[in-house]
Amino acid sequence: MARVTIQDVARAAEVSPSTVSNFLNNRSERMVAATRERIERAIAELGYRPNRAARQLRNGRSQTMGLVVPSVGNPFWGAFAREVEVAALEMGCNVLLCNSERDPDRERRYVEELWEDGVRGIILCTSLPSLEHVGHVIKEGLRLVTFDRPAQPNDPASVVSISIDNNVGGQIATSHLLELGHTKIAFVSGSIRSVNRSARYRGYCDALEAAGLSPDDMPVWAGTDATRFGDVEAAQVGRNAAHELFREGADAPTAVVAINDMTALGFCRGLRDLGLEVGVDVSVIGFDDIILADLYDPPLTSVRQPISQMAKLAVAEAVDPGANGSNEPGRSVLLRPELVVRESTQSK
Amino acid sequence: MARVTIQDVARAAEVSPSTVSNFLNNRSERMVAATRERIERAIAELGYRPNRAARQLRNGRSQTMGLVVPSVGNPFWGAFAREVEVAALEMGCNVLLCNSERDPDRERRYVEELWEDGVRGIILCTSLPSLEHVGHVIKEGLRLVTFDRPAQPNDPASVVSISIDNNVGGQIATSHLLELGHTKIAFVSGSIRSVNRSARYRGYCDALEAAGLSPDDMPVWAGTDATRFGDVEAAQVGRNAAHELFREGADAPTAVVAINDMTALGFCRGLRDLGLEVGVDVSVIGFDDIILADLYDPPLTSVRQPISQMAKLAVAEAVDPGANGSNEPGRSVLLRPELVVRESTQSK
DNA sequence: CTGGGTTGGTGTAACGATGCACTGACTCTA
DNA sequence: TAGAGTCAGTGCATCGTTACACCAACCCAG
Repeated sequence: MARVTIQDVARAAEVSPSTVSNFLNNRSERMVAATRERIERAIAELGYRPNRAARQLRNGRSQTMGLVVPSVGNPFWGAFAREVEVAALEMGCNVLLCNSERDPDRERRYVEELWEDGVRGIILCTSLPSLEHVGHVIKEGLRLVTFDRPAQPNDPASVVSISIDNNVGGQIATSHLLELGHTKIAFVSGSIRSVNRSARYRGYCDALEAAGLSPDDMPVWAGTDATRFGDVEAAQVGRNAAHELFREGADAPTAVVAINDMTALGFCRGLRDLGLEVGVDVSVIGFDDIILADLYDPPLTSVRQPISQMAKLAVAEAVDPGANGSNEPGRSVLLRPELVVRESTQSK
Repeated sequence: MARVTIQDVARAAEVSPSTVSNFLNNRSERMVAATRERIERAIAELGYRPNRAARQLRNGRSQTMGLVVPSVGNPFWGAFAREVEVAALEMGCNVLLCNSERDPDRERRYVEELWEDGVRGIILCTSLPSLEHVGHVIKEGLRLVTFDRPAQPNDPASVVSISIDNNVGGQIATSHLLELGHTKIAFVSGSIRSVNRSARYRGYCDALEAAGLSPDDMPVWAGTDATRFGDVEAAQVGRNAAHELFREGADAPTAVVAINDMTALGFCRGLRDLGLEVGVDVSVIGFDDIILADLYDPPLTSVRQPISQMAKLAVAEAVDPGANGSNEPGRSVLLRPELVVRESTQSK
């Protein structure tokens, strides 16, 4: 390897290592221009790059942040991870990516490992109602940002949450279907009890009630506990749901709100299995507006999350809290989702 | 933070730090059982975890490996990244994930950074014909594994390549369409000159010629250099291609081989824009067999890559070369792709 | 009962960067 | 010109772990 160290630079520039270190750490006001130039030249000539391990050992923290998503195999999380990387790069930070598969134990292990690895902060994409599984790490000083999970009453005070307003999202989706004349609207999700699932469901109920309909009359499909599907298999949830809701003799809906686009696409696939036509026979709306929503046949109506903006916010909080202007901790940012109407929803 | 160090453990176990270190590094044969147990107990009681930065500073390398993909926003790469993580975890390794967006300069910067970060090895998903942009790092000792890019004549000797046989893949896809009776078969890809694009195209030509047809008579769409699309926008390439190939007066094909599934799905979308029906009016086949291929309407015929197996192989080479039995470097592994027939391809 | 070998450890100097406390040389001001 | 103050830069201990070189105690053959 023959690493170039700060000592080599110091020797080449005829100064002490301390001075080079001062230069590297933006304390160059404390030296004359000529010295600064000598150091700059030496660094360039030798191709010096600071050793991160040494820096981290000294400083305690590294220039890396952690990102824990359910699974990058799911296009929504893949797209989000990409946005996070872009934002982190702008702040001079690397991203360590982990897939939790929504397993609380894996979430905990990853968060612990990342913390021990000396990351600056962690964006945790979880939907667990409680954060107690990572509570001890937060107590030790970890900057945790939750994404896709609004703040909950029992959260540790320092946690920042970035999320869309899922309640509003649920309402937007449902209202759209109501406006198209649907009155039998199903709600389809996986079996995992998640914060945002609850909120979207509540929004769905609110919209129905506002229209004078009772949620109790609606078919709600929430998978079975026996078979837990991960995010990659979200589509399978939707497909199964379609088969169930439209089996013979069932009280079939004319429209469906799916918990996310993958589930929605799976539901569409399920409808097709049964010879039903999406949009014509049954309207389907999803969440997230993944890239495939627009590609699908028919293109899928969806509730869009502004992931680029959310990623920027989340990264800023994770690596440098307070950079957003306000530096009170424990903030919960709820962004407004946006309805994107395509052809999978049509008037009844 | 109040870190527990190896010194604390040593004190608690009434041994020297060296002995604890020996224990931690599997040199426990050199100590009596009672000592071993005291150390084990002390570690457990204090909740000691070794400091990675210090270890890395001492040893030079860390327990992390790098993965550079074009973009996790593309479902194929997302799925692959997930498989890599699973495989790495089994080997006790973390994964540092980067998106190159197929930009050679970003590839180089990431590889350099990862190397300086002390990763054990890197899986680089590139399709550039030459590896000279990262050649200097390889010379310094980096273990590089390329994925989705078979070995090229000028590659440094130590590089290992894991890939499917794209030539065979191109043949399989094309033969399938020929068997269905198609004789006007287009080839659609982006404009990026890549190794596997060439190989797939060659396979396509080979299959046509074997059937007595001339590739010169076929419409080949390779985007325009003016607009370079990344992997996320692969779908846009396909959509544009459909619009072009089926514009009025064009010599339209009855079947299409697309360079990958995202492009294929985009192509399907383009056909739909034009009022054409996938499978019925035009048969479409893609590559990769991403999860959405099966979900699409109609389900997409595709050439599957065994990504799970490939990920395992690649990780093994990156973190512990020679673990696969053979320890000669510079190997090129070509796996056989598999045709998955669905409804997007039908007889003419 | 000496001398060589084995067993079960320990002391210590790194790895590379950092930042506090310090100094020597100047420059003012009174 | 003494004394204080600034400027530009340096020395050194430190972060936690590792591995080499070393050592003390014991055993046994000759």
